[in-house]
Amino acid sequence: MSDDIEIPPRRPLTLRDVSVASGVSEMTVSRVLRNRGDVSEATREKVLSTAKSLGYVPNKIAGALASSRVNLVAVIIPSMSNMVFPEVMTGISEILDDTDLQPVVGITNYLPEKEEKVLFEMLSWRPSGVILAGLEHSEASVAMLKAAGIPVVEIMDVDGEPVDAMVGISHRRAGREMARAIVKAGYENIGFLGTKMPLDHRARKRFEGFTEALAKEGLEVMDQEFYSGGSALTKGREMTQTILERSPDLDFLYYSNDMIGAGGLLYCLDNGIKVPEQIGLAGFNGVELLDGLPKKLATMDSGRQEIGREAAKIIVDRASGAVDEAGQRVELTPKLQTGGTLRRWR
Amino acid sequence: MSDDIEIPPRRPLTLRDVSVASGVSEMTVSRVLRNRGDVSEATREKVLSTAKSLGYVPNKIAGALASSRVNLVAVIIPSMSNMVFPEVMTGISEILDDTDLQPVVGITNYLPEKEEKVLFEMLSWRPSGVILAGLEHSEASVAMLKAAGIPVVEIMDVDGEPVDAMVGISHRRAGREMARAIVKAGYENIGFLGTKMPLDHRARKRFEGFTEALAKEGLEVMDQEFYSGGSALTKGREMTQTILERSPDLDFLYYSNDMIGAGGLLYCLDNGIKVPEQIGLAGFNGVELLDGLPKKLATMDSGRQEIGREAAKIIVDRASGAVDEAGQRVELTPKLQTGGTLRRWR
DNA sequence: CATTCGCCTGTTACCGTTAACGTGGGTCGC
DNA sequence: GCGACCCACGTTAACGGTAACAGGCGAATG
Repeated sequence: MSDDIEIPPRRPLTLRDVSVASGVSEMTVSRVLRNRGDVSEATREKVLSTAKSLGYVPNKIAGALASSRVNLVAVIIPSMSNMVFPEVMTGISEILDDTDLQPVVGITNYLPEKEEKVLFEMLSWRPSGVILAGLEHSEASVAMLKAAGIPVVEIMDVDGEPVDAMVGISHRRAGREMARAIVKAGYENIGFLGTKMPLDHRARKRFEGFTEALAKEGLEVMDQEFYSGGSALTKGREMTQTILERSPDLDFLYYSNDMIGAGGLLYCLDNGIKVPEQIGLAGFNGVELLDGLPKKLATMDSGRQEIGREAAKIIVDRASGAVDEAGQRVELTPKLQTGGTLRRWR
Repeated sequence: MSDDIEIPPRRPLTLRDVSVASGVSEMTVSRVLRNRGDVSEATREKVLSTAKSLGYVPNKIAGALASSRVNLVAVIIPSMSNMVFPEVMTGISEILDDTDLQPVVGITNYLPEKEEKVLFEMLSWRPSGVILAGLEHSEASVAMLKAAGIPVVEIMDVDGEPVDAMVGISHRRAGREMARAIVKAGYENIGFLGTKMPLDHRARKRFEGFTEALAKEGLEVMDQEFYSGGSALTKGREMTQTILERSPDLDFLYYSNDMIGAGGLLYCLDNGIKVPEQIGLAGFNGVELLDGLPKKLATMDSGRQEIGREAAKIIVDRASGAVDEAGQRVELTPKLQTGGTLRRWR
């Protein structure tokens, strides 16, 4: 059947179409649609209504080229399945929603080469700013960021030197504080369970801070166990079983994230291991998702939404021209949540 | 200190800069960088090396305007915290990674007006295709989609009429099948727990299919409980407690998603309720995240990654021009997973 | 009443890249 | 030795908007 009534325009509509249909110049249409400059109420309404009835959708590509203004903020993160990053995104969106800026997400899978590729791709759209996770990037990535001439905010971590601005927590400090809390609670035989990823710099820094603080107390990590891939909850169970069978003396398990920690918690409960008396547990991140487990896991809130908000604010301020100087630094304080898996005192 | 050695170019580099630096025309540089047309090996290398040393990043905005080709695929989904959608994204990325297409995500928060806004925003970048969740959209949205003249794939659901192509499962059927499985297992006093969202059409359709199939067996839903917001695990616990206190006779609870189902499971286990003997439980989605709970929740796998993959394939085929016709329809079959919370036979 | 001013609208010149076509010089065939 | 042809590269004109400037016109001013 080729007798459709509406002939869908082969060529998408342009300003010209709207201008012809409403009897004014393209420039005036442009002004109306962007709410810029003076236009009489009469023509404004006329233009608006014809634009709407035509179903005109402006071409941002042309607009961006002409004005060299792009309302996009590149957000580059390692993964979307970690829950941490969706929460960061929430914080970012919260701030950007009140502006005309828009986040565009790129995923690196924790791979520096992928990061470089994604960054290149993003920068080629000439965004108004970049938010990216972590402080360690390939040389080429750093060069691109510097050359881009736009605000760059590195997030999550503050243990290092940023290209421009940074917002995050000190993971070394988070590790240290957790170690102190554990020691203070009287645990002595401490095991560590984490990801195998050598490229997870933040987990590494936490671990470094952790061992450092333990060392100050004359303690050290007695056993370790690593994993990669798979369902984190299941992995947590399995690793916990493995490490406890190998080192039955352990009285505390420090997990590099809450998901595997929760798996460990479930394992202990299933096997009649008393938490936190017999064995204490702690994770990292403070993901809300896990509220509702039989016991609340001790953890350290990394303030993900807050990080997202602060980073977005910096971009907004700089992109709007309200703030001129670069290199903002915001360090948030990770908050210890004792939960129910860390005993209060010995 | 203002004696930096490199003077960061105030104006970002253009093809012209590269062309001047390498002594060929802009056109030749363009050809080299896009691997298009004939260029001698010698000049190719020369151009490539100067482009690299200059740190040139092409301007896709100008490129897209000139070629009217944009390698972006708009993906519009309700939320990122539902786990379902990150998994769909994974499927999409898997396919697009092998092409030069790139996904760009927009979030609607289940709000039709927001969807309309996001869609408008996305279309103004003239993407090569659109993937969006659900079959119900505002009139204006549908109009925009039709007028855009690009492939559109509506995903998740097949109970309705798509604008163009669609990929998903029948939620009515999923509800019916779950109802039959429950009845077959001998449960009779069935409760339903779900979200309050009137705009979650897919949950609604599942519920409709569910009650319809129950009705055929002469049964009906005895009690219902709804929630909104908050940590799903916790909500699942609370709702389960509430509904069981109100209707102690219930012997089966059907949850509209796995997260609240898991909360319910944990509640039952904590309170010595025998699952699946005393009370049976089932959720929906089959999220891997929850493997590792004390018992595996009965659920129905909605094949999220598969949906993402199929949708992306349609876009790729159409955008590449390999396939010409529109209106593809792919219905996937939800797979029942009995888990450990649905007894096998009475 | 002429002048000035402000409001509204139009004109012109790009923005940085690519499509389409043009061209010089070398190779080949006869 | 000359036309045909191809390869490698250059030239020109868009692509669809916006910035910046240039009026026209009516009202206010002196």
